[in-house]
Amino acid sequence: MPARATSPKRSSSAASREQRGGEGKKHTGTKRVPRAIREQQMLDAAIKVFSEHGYRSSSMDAIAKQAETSKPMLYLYYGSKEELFLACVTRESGRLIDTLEAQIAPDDSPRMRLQKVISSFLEFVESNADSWNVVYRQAEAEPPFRQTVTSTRRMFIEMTAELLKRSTSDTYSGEDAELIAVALVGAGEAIADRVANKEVDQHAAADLVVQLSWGGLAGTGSTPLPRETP
Amino acid sequence: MPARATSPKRSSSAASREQRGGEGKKHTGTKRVPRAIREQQMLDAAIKVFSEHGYRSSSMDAIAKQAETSKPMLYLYYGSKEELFLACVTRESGRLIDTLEAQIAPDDSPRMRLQKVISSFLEFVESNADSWNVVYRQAEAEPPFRQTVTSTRRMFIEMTAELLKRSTSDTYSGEDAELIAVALVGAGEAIADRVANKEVDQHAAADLVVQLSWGGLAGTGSTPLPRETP
DNA sequence: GCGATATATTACTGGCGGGTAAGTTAGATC
DNA sequence: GATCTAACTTACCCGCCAGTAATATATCGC
Repeated sequence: MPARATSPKRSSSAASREQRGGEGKKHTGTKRVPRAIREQQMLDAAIKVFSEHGYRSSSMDAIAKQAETSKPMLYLYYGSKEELFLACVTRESGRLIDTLEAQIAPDDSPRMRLQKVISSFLEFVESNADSWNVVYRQAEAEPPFRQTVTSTRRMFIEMTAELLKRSTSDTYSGEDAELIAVALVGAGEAIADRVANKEVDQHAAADLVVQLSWGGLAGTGSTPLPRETP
Repeated sequence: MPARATSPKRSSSAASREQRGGEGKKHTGTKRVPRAIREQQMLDAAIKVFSEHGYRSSSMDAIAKQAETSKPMLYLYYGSKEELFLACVTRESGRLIDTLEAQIAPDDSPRMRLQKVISSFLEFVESNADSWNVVYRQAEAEPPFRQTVTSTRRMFIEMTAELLKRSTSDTYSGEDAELIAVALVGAGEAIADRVANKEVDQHAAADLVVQLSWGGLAGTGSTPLPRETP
């Protein structure tokens, strides 16, 4: 019963070549692809599948198939499912951060920075909806990766808070700035979700978020609208 | 090999009672609990386990154990893992909505409504962190339930947008109101995450969100702070 | 007391899917 | 064109877990 050594073992060329003679495009041997390239294909595939089915519901077989390769290759290059997922998160959040950093010039005004960051962020999300979904929404729900998301987000919040403090000097305490930053980043993420789903136009959304943030900041201390209307 | 009928089959009282004689609290027979109560215990347990490990990583055995019952009972009452999860989401989002609705009085001013809704919302999240996590964060990442979360959120957004439109008459178009509502709800959810993790005080957070929303609304058209500071 | 029924349990199965062993071949290098 | 390695595959193993008999017994209505 132990099916030891049941492998085909036909004598190489002759027989198999005959069988495939008239089949057209089906290349004879396996297409070989250098590791560096295959690795990227694998990440692309993984992101797509993870985004569609979620981490736990995505099988390595499905990812391998999507990447047009086989499971053992996935394991050879990435070691485990968890590491593969982590590699996705790392690559994509790196790409996002690079994109954002490339936009801001050191002597931009705070408002200009805000504007640039927000619009390039939404642009990234629009054209990389799967990345966004995996890096943020999937990773967040999966306990092993929660920490990663949390700390990435914390970085964004820190950046935002810094921007707030610098632009409004001492309108509010540092603690308030932190909390407002949490809210702003949350608002941005919510908008991002809509943008990723193509439910709103990214440019309109960007404008609105900028205005809202700026107005929100301004309005925190004073209230230009009727306080009560009973 | 087929271990048919290996069940204990001891003759009821005598023998077993002797064995358990000196063991203290271990009740002899199985504690029976009426269905209505057991069902709630099961949901409580499920929410806790789901929140901790995520949907796919939570086993029905683990949930049964947490509920101090057995797997077949879970299946008897809820049919499948998916239905169990859905029951969690339904019960908890119902509880949340009830809580919010109970707060607002029909003749409250818009601002008062906003304030009440936000603070009772954050209060709910603070004392039901697991519910929040399951209903929103877990469900969102799991494709079969994504729709549910989306539509619940859409309802909140609709409510908020309505509030905006009514309170600010025609400061901006309906479409803008919708988008702003998306942002506000997102901000609220982000703050809620922090509150659920006990990283910020719910009352401080509530105050700030109210102020920020109100200020943000007010500031959308006019900008009371320096536009540029180069 | 005596069914009828609702509550309960133990022990199983069937398959899915992460991970791997063992073997194959394309193509670079000399 | 022999050799060596990196790219590749098939076929398997095994543990976990959703879901299910098969069976037991507490308790309610009478």
